Formats: sequence, structure tokens, C-alpha cells
Amino acid sequence: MQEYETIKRARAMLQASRTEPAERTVATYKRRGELLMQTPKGQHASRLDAVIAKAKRSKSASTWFGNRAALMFGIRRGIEAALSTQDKMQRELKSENVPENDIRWQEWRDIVAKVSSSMQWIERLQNEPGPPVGERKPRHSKRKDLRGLPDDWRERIVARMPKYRLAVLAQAVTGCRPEELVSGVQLEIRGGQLVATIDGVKVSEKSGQEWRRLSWPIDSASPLIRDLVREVEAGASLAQIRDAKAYSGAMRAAGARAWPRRKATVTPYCLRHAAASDFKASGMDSASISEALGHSSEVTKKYYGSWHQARGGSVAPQSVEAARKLKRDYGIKKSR
DNA sequence: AACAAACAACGTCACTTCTC
DNA sequence: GAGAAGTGACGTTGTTTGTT
Repeated sequence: MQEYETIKRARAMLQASRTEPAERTVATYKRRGELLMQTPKGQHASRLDAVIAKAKRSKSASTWFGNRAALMFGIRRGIEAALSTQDKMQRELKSENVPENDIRWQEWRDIVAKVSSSMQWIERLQNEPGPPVGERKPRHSKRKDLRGLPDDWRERIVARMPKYRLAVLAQAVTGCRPEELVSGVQLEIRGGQLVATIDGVKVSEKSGQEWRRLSWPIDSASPLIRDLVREVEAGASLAQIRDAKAYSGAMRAAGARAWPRRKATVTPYCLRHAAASDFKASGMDSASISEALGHSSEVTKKYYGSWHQARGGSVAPQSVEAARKLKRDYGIKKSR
């Protein structure tokens, strides 16, 4: 009977993709999935073509892959549920010796037919190519967002965000991620050095830096570092924010106030990119730069730029320590 | 070196709420 | 009451790993 074939195939498919995504990812998948499955009139979409077209609206490849992952996740969940319903029904019907032509067996066949069509969706999605390479939208570049800002834009942003003064200074100097400011950047002065310790995010068993520590001489030429030193001398020991989104919103607003005619917004990641550029321009070796940014792989650093014209006041640290040894980018060395 | 996949994080919109 | 800060929902990007 073809029903049993379908069930077997569906089970094998589920078995092959057994890992459960993180809670947060599941939430994202659900949100995306619901969005994609909705038709303009608010009913559930039944045509796969329409759903795929919607999932592909963005020209960014990663958006498409994310959408696809969300759809497949939702479909898989549906198949899982249908399989277990089917299983229960089948047991009951068999134990009661219900005849084949009974309506209840028909109900069972309908459920299996649904599984079969879900499997077709999965197959189709799996084979669906992403947006063609030439047409893909290039990734939005934070580096480009920095164009046209004055040399002292970081200082000006600090001045315009009094409430977040310590956090902005700490982020400008360390280049940490906004999310890392939520757990807080520890600051101290030790042996003539300003020392910042960052509790890393984006850390998993295999990736990220659990913590990292950067230090600068307290008499650095950078006004940002000097300002931060002054804050620490006055008693500050933890640069912390409550909510990364509010912080980011405040910075965006401050940027809009400072440069009303600029289209590109100023965001916390601009500070991170600027710091990365300072690090690069200062001649730090690439392993230290990766560690300072909280990466565990040297490859990642390539995404950050070297656009920065060397100018005084670089925020580059004198030394960096990190929790994890760096994975080397072997790709670079061998070839030619 | 380009591409693909996975997933956590960031950014924006369109407001509401807080603060001076 | 104006302007800054905050927020929920939605949409996009960043980071790492692996493959071709």
C-alpha cells in the first residue's frame, strides 16, 4: 500500500534532520513561517509557488535561506504531528478490526495524503535555487555607512548621549558588541593601564570568545581613551546598558540630530567597525585583532575594513588576552 | 575564494512613555 | 509639551563552519 511507503519516507526524512534549533531560533522560524504562509486576504496559503515567491522577495541570499529554513522547519513540525496522529489511528483501527472501506480508514488515508503533499513541499524547497548570483543584493555595509562622517564623529556621539556616556565610550574604545554591554564591560586601572574585560556573546562550545581583556596605557593619545580613563578614575567600574535596542535607538537618534542630512544612520555597529579599523590601521597582528573583537576564527575579520585613514587618536589596545586560542585561517597560506 | 547553511544578533518602523 | 528614551513586531545582517 502506498500509504505505508509515504510514512516510511517521512520517518526517514525526519530522522535525517534530527537537531532541534535553539529556542530563539524556533521563535524566529515560527514568526517567519506564519508571515510567509499568509496570503493577502489573511487565509493560509495553499500554493507552494506563491509561498516561494514571497520567501524570495528579498534579493539577499541569507534572507532567502533563512526563510527557507523557517518553512522547512514548520512543515517538518506538521509532518511530525501528522505522523503521530496517524500512528494512533492506525493502531486503533487495527485492534478493532475495522474494515478497509470504513470511513475511518478514509480519514486515516487523508492524513497520510497530507504528509505526502508536505513531503513534496520539502523536496521542492530543498531543490529551489537561491537568487541568481549576479542579481543578489550585496550585503549592507556598515563600513560604507561611515563615509562622510567627520574624523571626530565618535567624540561627538559621546557628547550627544549623556545618559549612555560610559557605555558609548567603552564601546568606542573596545569595539565590543552592543549585546555585550548588557552584561557589562568591566573597567579598571591597573599598573598604569586601562583594562577592559568583556563578557562575550555569540559564544558556543565551538565558537566565540567567552571573555577577552584589552588594555591601553592611560596616557594614550586618543581623546576617547582619555575620557574613559577619567571616568574610571572618578569611580566608574562597569559600563553597562539595560537594553541593547534602546541603546541602539538612542544612538541612531543622536546621529540624526548631529547630522540631520545624512541618510545612513549611526549605530553601535559603526563604533565596532571604526574600532576594528583603528586596530587594523595601527598594525596590530591579525590574530590579536580577531581576539579583540571576540572572534574565534581569523576568517571573520575579513569582513571588517581597513578604510580608515591613519590619524591620531587610534583606539587600538596595547595588549589583548582572550579565553580561547584562535583558529587559524589556513585557507590563506598554502595556495601559491 | 566563492558559496551555502545555520542561527544569533542587529536595525527599522511606528508608535508610546518618560523627563525636563 | 517638546524632545529623548523605550518598545513590540517585523525584517535583515553578522558570524561561524563546512563544502566545492
